[in-house]
Amino acid sequence: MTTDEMRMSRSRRRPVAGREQILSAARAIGVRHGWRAVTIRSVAHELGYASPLLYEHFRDKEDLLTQIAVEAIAMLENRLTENLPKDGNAAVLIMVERYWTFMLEHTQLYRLMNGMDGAPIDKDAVSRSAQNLCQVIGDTVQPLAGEGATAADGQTLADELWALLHGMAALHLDRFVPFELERVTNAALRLIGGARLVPKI
Amino acid sequence: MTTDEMRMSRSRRRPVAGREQILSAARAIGVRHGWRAVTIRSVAHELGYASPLLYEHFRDKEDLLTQIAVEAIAMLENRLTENLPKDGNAAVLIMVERYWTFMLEHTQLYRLMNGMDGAPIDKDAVSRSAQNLCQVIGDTVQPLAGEGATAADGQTLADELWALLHGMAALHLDRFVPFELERVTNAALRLIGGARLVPKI
DNA sequence: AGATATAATCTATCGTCGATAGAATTGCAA
DNA sequence: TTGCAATTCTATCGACGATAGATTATATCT
Repeated sequence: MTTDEMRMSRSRRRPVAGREQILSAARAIGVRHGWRAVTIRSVAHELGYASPLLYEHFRDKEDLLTQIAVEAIAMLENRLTENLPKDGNAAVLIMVERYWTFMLEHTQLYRLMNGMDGAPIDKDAVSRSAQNLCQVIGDTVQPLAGEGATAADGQTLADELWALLHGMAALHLDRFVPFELERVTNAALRLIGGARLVPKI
Repeated sequence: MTTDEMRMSRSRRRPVAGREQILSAARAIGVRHGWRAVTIRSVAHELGYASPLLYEHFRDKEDLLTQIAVEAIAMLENRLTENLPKDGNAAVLIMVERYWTFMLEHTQLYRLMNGMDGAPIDKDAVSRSAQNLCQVIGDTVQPLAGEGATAADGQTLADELWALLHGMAALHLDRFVPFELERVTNAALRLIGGARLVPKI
């Protein structure tokens, strides 16, 4: 074999395995077949590599899945905040709707980032991202906390709104208690509106 | 034939000894070290048996864990309903407090029955038990739904209350957003009280 | 170009898991 | 006792996560 031939074959060699490819493959498998189906071997096989390759880019399986979860949270945060109107009332309504839609459209990602599957994830890392997300909700909800409300009050209300949204999502996904979007926004308004003890809408 | 019948009936009168032991051992390991630590082998070892014995009493690991989850739900249901006062307002407050206390005192069982761990469980079976539990909440909440409220209205409100409680519990356990009991009852009352303030669309 | 160092990837393997087959054991009945 | 059936075991399978060490490919330097 001549040198040129060797160079040709080498240059046609598949590209170097990258962290991003691995993440994409794992995410694709998880979204399609659930996170149980995401094994070191299945991801490597999807990419045409041997399994140990993944350990060049990720400490272990938990590291890989945690990265996917953190990116999903960032994605949700972007969805929630982009082009959000200034008006507090409208903003909250839109945010609730966007949260619910994200959950429906990215069910598996939602389950992963909320630890609703068996997938091993670093709860501390995910929690940091999630708290950051919650602060965004807090900023939006803040104006509705009342007249002399502090930032802490806004955050308090945001925590509870977040809890309600996640609770309804969890029941919707796990328990076959189907909630319509309208019921979700309705309940959210009731929870928030009750804070001022003033009827809303 | 007579022999077979006798043996059948005798074995039915004394069904396979050990099912209860297995459940207890598995539950004990799960409560102490998390459901990840509950393996067919660890349970069998705790009992001093060989692993395959467990398959005489349970179809598979999921069957075993599902049974524990269903019993946990029944336990919660008993806690919620025993000696509940007739007065609707007081009953709801007590129920919320009992729910929260159960979650704090039986964290691992709560996580298992809500699928918050990797533990493989039969979601359909658990869901049936959970819906039954939710109906109990519905009966209690019913009087608070309003003047001309139907049973469906009570159930609707119960679903949302349930969602709020579980959402706050999930955030409390997973996300390091600590909620005090007072905040939980407070939010619950706001959600329910708002039902009479916000007109339904 | 050839030699060499570094990076990239592979093969082989370990220990653990859930699960099953089939053998060994026990206990009761005729 | 003999024999059947319930009970429990040993041995094993395939899949998993993970690691060690060999192997190959690329870059660098003469």
